[in-house]
Amino acid sequence: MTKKPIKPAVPAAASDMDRGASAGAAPASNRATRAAERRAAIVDAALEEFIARGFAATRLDDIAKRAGVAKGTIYLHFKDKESMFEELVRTVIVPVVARLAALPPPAGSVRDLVEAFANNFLKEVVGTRRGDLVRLIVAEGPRFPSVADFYYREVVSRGIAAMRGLIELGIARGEIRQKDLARYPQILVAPAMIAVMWQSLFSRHAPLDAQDMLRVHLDLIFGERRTT
Amino acid sequence: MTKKPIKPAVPAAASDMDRGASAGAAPASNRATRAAERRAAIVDAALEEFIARGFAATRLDDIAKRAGVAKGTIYLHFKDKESMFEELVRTVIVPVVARLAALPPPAGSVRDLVEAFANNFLKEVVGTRRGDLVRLIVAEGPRFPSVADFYYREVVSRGIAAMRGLIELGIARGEIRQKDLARYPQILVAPAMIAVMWQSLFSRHAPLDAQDMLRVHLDLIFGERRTT
DNA sequence: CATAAATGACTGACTAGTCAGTCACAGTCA
DNA sequence: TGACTGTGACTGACTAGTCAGTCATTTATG
Repeated sequence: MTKKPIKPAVPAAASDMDRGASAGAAPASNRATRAAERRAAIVDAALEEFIARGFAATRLDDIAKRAGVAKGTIYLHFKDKESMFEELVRTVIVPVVARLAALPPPAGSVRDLVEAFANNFLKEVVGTRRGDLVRLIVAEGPRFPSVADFYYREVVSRGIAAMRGLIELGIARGEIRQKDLARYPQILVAPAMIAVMWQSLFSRHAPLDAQDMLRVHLDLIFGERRTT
Repeated sequence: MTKKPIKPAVPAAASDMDRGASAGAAPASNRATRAAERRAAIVDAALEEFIARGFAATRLDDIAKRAGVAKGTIYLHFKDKESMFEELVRTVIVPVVARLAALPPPAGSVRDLVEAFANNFLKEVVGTRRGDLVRLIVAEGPRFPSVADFYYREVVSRGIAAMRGLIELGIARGEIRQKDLARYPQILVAPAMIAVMWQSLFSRHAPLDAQDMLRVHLDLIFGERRTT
């Protein structure tokens, strides 16, 4: 989670202080670079704190301390705690979605495609900070409709659509028997979500081999795999 | 705002949860009874507030107001906010588990059993206050290890064990082909959990027919059902 | 009437958000 | 090149407000 935006990121950001500057004219300006680094540090720190404590219980002072920044600095980058949380979610999710959306290499069987997807998800999300972010969204979603909306629009609806496409392809190719599955791609994804939650909540009680579980689930959908 | 609450102004509120006692008829003269009613009112109110706002953002004043009680009264029943939350979860979950644990009438096919279970879950949990409670536990679990522990011990591990038993029976009877499924009963339950989350988070974006989805999922596990 | 239950004003700890002041740095000039 | 200066990023002490928990007082009960 340590990335360095080369340019003064300041993405959408909707509103808040826009400060005449912007206009990325100044090339390689030491000043702008430092500002971007600071912003990134704040985002990282905030993510960590929000995941650990939830929105309401997180103190801006702690975020500032963790980011190695004074509290006032946070307000140079974000309007207030709420919009910081909202922007944070966007900032973290957008690149992940972008990466996933740019993946699908249309080769091999549908099962292989789905399996590749699952493995990717396993490695990139389950048991990582990003998995905790999903739990955070589930937790705070009802109190942050804009976050829930964003997440639905950018992640859920797209993911569902993509999975539906894959399922329909699988049906067409005869890899999947159960035709109704295309109506509920959620079923395909459900165990992966459970794995995410399980890791945050119960892994210390009963560790879960998510990879193996997903394999079993895919066997269920595609039929048992012949011995490799 | 200067009134004398001679009676519990907001008595039952919306409690359809458990605790069948107190139908709101008898004025309850017995001292112990009234105390119990108060406690129940506080529990109901607290549940409502915690679900709506999360632990940290919930104000004791609001709980008191909703319960038709002064704030001090809360402290006659609970040590502090934290232990109130913990006890609350226990209080609400225990009777549900008890009821479910006392159900299984071992008759009919395994599929019928599971289906009965699913329908029960659908009616009693998905889209109800109890479903929101599950989301609340997912949300606050990491910050309340004792709650997560309790939930794992009383609900998750038992549920998993029960499902595993059912799956093994299904395998033995030839209703279920996929033998590995017994290793991951989570897969059987996953869509139901997804349904719970979906209702809280996305139902206004895209309503989900949970019943139909679960049917499709069971078809996947048991094979398509012959037309009834 | 004695005692238990209930109340709600109050306190003290805590925190989101502010803003006057500091100072590092880019730009300018000699 | 080195000294000078205006800018604005950054700071952190401070304000105003919030809320968990207390307790002296009032009310109900047996």
